[in-house]
Amino acid sequence: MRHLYTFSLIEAVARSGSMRKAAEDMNLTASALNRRIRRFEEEFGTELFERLPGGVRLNPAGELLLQHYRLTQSDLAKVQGQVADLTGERRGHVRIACSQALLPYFLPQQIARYRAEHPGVTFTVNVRDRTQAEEELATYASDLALVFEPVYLVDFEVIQHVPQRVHVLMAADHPLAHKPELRLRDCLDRPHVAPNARYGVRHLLDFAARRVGRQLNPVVETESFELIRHYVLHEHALGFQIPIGLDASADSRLVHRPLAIRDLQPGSLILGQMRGRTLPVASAKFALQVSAALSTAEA
Amino acid sequence: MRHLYTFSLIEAVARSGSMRKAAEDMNLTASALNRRIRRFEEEFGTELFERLPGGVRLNPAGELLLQHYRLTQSDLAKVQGQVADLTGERRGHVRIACSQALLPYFLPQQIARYRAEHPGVTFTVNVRDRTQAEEELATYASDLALVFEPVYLVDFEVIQHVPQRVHVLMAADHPLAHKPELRLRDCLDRPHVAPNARYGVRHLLDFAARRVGRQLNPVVETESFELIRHYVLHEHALGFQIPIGLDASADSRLVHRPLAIRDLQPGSLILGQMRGRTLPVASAKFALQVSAALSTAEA
DNA sequence: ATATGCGGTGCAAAAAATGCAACGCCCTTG
DNA sequence: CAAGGGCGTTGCATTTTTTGCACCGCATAT
Repeated sequence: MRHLYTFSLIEAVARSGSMRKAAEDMNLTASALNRRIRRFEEEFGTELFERLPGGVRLNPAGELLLQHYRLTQSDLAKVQGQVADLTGERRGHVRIACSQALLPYFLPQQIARYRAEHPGVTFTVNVRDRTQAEEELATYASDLALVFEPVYLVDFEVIQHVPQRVHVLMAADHPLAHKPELRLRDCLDRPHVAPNARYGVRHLLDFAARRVGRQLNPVVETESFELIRHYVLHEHALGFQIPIGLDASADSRLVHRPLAIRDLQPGSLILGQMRGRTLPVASAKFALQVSAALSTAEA
Repeated sequence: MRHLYTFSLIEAVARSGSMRKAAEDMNLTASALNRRIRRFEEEFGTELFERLPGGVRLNPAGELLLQHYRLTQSDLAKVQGQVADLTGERRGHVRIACSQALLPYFLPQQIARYRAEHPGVTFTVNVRDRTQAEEELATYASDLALVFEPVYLVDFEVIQHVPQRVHVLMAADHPLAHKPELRLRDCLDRPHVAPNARYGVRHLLDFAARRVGRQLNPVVETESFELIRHYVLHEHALGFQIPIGLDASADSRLVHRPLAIRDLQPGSLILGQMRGRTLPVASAKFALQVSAALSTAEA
């Protein structure tokens, strides 16, 4: 939208910390960009940037204004969605921040199902840990967040939450594979692979281990759930994952078993949005579908 | 703000129902305005107006967009307030929709008191009945509403409410002036002056009268509370008003006595804002002050 | 029919935004 | 300590956008 062009320039400058860099990113001259911003500052009544040697940085007024821009942008998207809705086109774009566990099965399936009914709706899916996901919502960079064990709940409005037990992942021929559920101590005694501390699964595991005076000693620590899934096939190690990220039928060489509830309480997989925000139609409808799907997918 | 210029034009066209009239109002040519709007519609993807012979009218998409404009505008004002606040200027503008009863004493006093501390803050006060006041909030035309017995409470968030008994107003030498409180039947039996049905006081009176199988028969019905106050001095009639609109010391020829509670329950004087909205600093602070003042002004 | 009002368009003039080159500044680097 | 490179900023000519004016087609009112 043309009338927000100046704002987008301001955002670009804020992002790159330099007018010249931002100018290049936005395909115009530094001088043009500079003057747009100076003119806006004059009209607005305050400078938006601290000019330091070597670049610029947003000052508090600039931060505030950028926040306004994001609200405006998001509200405009909402209106466009509503308009498309009443023209019968049902266009729209849904932006989701989610945990890795949702990537292999759940989200692709949900998105495909939604798009089958509404081909005009497109999606952006970003992988964010539980801290970042909430920032995304607060800056209107995402409409929805689907995360496991979120950290701060300010500005975060829960749409739906489902308990998820932590499952242990192993090769089908692993010695523990025949047990219907596993004890935490069995896992800690054996080589295991774990996500790093930014992830909810790890957080729950650390907490549970500490409670029994033990601690995790992963042979491999990673931020990639995919790596975990594949690694356990090589070393006969144990991995950890929530069931929504697993599919029994996917790979017959891989099995997963829940951890005993008395060792580790189920965590919460939470679908949420920015508190108080009215979502664009497409996002709201998709949230409804996901919410329904989640409620029938407890584990 | 320049980047909202097109929106302001759209609003002007919507208001006047004609491009040519709007063009004149906004001091440009009909052609220029027309093209601005056509270009915006193209960029936005939908027409905003129904073109009828004899003029134009907003279509639903236009309504939606205008709503976005108002939100944007109001949020920008909020940001400007915050910025002014952190530059130490403490500027701002507060827009209030209120009942007539607040005009003579309460609001002037509150505004003066606030401005004594914050001379940079200016005010707009509009008199609106209880229905209109809520519309004002919904369209962001006002920040605060201070009304007696509001009708619909959707989109209306109550900040503070104080019970207000209905008082009877009469000349000091009126036969009933010596009683500490009056009965409704005494009033109905004598000539009385009342506000029309749009006002909360009248609504309460009608309700109370119907409950005892009677009805009001005002010798003068008016929308002006001021007229009522002055009229009772001339005919020895009875008027009705809530105490916040009265001041014992103001005019010694005038006295007021409460109606018996068993005849008429106190109504609610309510300070409210648009549900979910974050007010500009000045408005929020003023609301706080008014809220405190109200809570010590029950009757 | 004729006249009047409406929204919309072609075209030239006016206004605004842009690119280019250069300036002054500060920090880094030889 | 001087040179160099990066930064934001400014003057000026150029390009792009916006505006005003005259005019069109059209529907209603007279």
